[in-house]
Amino acid sequence: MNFKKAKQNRIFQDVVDQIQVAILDGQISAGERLPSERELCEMFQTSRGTLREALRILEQKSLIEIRLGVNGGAYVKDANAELMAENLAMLIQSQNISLSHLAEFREGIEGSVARLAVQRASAADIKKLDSLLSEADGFRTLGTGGWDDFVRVDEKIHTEIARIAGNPLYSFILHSVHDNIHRYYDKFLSVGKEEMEENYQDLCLMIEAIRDGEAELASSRAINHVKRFSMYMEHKKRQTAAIQ
Amino acid sequence: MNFKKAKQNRIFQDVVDQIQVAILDGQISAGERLPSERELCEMFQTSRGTLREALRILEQKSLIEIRLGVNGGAYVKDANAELMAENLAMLIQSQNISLSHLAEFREGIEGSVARLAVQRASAADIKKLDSLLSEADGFRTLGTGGWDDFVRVDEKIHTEIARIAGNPLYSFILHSVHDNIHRYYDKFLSVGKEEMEENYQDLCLMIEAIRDGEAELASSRAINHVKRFSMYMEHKKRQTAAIQ
DNA sequence: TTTATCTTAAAGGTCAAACCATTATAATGA
DNA sequence: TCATTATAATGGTTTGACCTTTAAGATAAA
Repeated sequence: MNFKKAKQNRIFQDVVDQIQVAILDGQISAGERLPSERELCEMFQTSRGTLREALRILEQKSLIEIRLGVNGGAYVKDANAELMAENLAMLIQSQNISLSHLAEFREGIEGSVARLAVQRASAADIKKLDSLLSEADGFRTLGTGGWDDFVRVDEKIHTEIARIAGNPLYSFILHSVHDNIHRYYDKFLSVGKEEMEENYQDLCLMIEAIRDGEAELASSRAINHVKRFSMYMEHKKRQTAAIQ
Repeated sequence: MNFKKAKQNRIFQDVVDQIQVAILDGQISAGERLPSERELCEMFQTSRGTLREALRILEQKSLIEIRLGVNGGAYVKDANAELMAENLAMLIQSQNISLSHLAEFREGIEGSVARLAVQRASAADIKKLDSLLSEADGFRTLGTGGWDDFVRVDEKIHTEIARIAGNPLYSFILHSVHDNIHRYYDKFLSVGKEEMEENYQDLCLMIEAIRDGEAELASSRAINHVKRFSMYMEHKKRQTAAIQ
């Protein structure tokens, strides 16, 4: 048994439940608009204040998005990934989770993802990775000025590998982790040509292992790649701390 | 740059932010109570309706818990794990993530956790695992009647290994995954003496590998253990589906 | 004295009716 | 035709009242 405390009757909670079911069941699709607050009040036979409390909860759950003005109102959302990232962020803040914990976690995830991607990569998938790789190559040759773009493609490659792995859970979690690393640690990151070169070599080796169907090799190379990235950040972080 | 859309001024959002900062910064500790709604209204110079919208958001974020009656009010919470589980649940529902996806993800996590646990297990940790193992042994000999208890200890062992791994992120995520597996798939689960026996052997092998410091072996044994568990569930699920 | 019941007041939950702020669309004018 | 202005729909906020729940103190009975 794993019962939860039976909650008191709160009208707004009932409203939340009804709307949430409608959304998750697909009775209302993403992009569609709920009736206006005044109309919903009539439908649920409740006051506007109560209804608005319900809307706040649904908004916080990222199930709806409120827009202002004419044609404004509650629009049903589709992407639930940002919610995950938001929660992870709060967890990190409140539990004092360090950069090294986050990086270590990322290593584990990316290692697993690479292993799965090897098992499931099609010829088209490999082709896509190659094209991203050559894109990265282009930015690499630009020197330090291409760093931002290089990082963007780097992340795209990781995202793509997660997609190839074929398990949406990994995609979501990885997205959240990336999002949080950027949110809190981007400020530390800005490295030289040499590091970018190393990074690029890592990517090549990783994709090569995927192409060759070497699951364990791909996994360990992915982990090394992430490790190197984390090392840069730790290094920069220490430098920054030393200056202050 | 990764700026987000500058939000319109919504008073309740500002209230949320202020209170959230106070909580996450530790200015208010878990268990403590915020002032009453009427008092907060005065402090923030806002109406009660607006303030309540803010409280709904904080409640949804699991940062506070509202109690009724005298001495009621907004109490600061500590556990942020349940929130993670809640979100994962919504993700699973809305994105139609299958049991096999969930199981596969769990394999990856538990595999990584086992590897880390090997690196960081102290003598005391091993002792704790042994004691849990013998507890499981006790329930195993009870036959089918001990199944529920056995599963409980089984999960405790996994949780303990995650703790030993020393990265709170893994603990939280794993907790969320377990929670969701139970929430949606417990109904399928009820197996015989033979399966319990196999499961117990898995646990023994896994902990033995941790004791011996064999990281890769521990990892693969953890994965096998989870795989077997998932197999039972898939099997039962198919049986259940066939009957209907 | 101890126990059971009743009363009270603090605090959240709900309602109703205004009014303000924002914005897409339609009407108007150069 | 294009720029400006007016309009109305819709969310955001306020005020003040009343209902419901609940801990704790007051009262009465054993």
